[in-house]
Amino acid sequence: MRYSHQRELILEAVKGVKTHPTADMVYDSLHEENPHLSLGTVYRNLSLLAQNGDITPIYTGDNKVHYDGDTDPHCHFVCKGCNKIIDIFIKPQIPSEILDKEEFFVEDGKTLFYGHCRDCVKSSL
Amino acid sequence: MRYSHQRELILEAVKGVKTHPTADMVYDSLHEENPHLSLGTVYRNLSLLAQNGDITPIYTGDNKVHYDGDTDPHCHFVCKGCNKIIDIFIKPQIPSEILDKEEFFVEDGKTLFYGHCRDCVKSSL
DNA sequence: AACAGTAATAGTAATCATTACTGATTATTA
DNA sequence: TAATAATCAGTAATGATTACTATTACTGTT
Repeated sequence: MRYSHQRELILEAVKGVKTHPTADMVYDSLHEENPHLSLGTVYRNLSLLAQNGDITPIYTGDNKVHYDGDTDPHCHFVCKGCNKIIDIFIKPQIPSEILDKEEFFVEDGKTLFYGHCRDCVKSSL
Repeated sequence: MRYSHQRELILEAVKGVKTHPTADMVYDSLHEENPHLSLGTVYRNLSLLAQNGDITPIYTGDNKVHYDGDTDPHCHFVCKGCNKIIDIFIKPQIPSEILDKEEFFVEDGKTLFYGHCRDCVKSSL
């Protein structure tokens, strides 16, 4: 994977923010200053960067892929009200008894906690 | 939510199987015996059943929603090669220190482990 | 500095899972 | 059993993502 200005922009847009943006959000944040940047380029590069281990994809169930610029293994909280994602800096544990199974070989884990954030908990009842 | 024959069929199709099917897979498994069953009905009912707590949605990142008929909290293994999902009957732990946070209130958790299944581990190297 | 080779891009069209809509049907309940 | 509201089949629409194509930009070599 060789250097490209667009890839650099996209990587920095994800790393420079704590909001776990989607492709669409990255595109919106960059498009004004970079009018020629294409949405397809954003999608392709987010995918490549994730494959490369530079960013981490998060699948919350809101039908959009979010990305985390912090690749240090940690959990996330997902608000069922507003779909906001909040970092929880606890390393996901992989139980040792499943590491040496015969049916499958575990490489990493993702843990999501669901609930309501402070702003949404009122309106949810 | 009142009784409907189609909903019953769909619920049994998910509960009677260990494969964590998608809407499409449920539709395929039922359509031959029930030619008038509509794909939209399958989507709507899977969504309603999940909302009702009768089945559990799983978001692996393959861009399709899978469903688990076993609603007892447990983890899943996802094969990066063939996208197969395997049950791991360990209850996901919610660390007590995040239960009484002020920013958010945790209600449940989902844990996925990623890796390669026995059949795919050979071809992945 | 021009060259060749190849990866990356912009712009747009296509795909695929899911949702919305509509008029007909069916379960509930009075 | 008739009124009612939920549910359905069938189909059109949506929205996120991917694929395609002609062009442009790196990078290592003379």
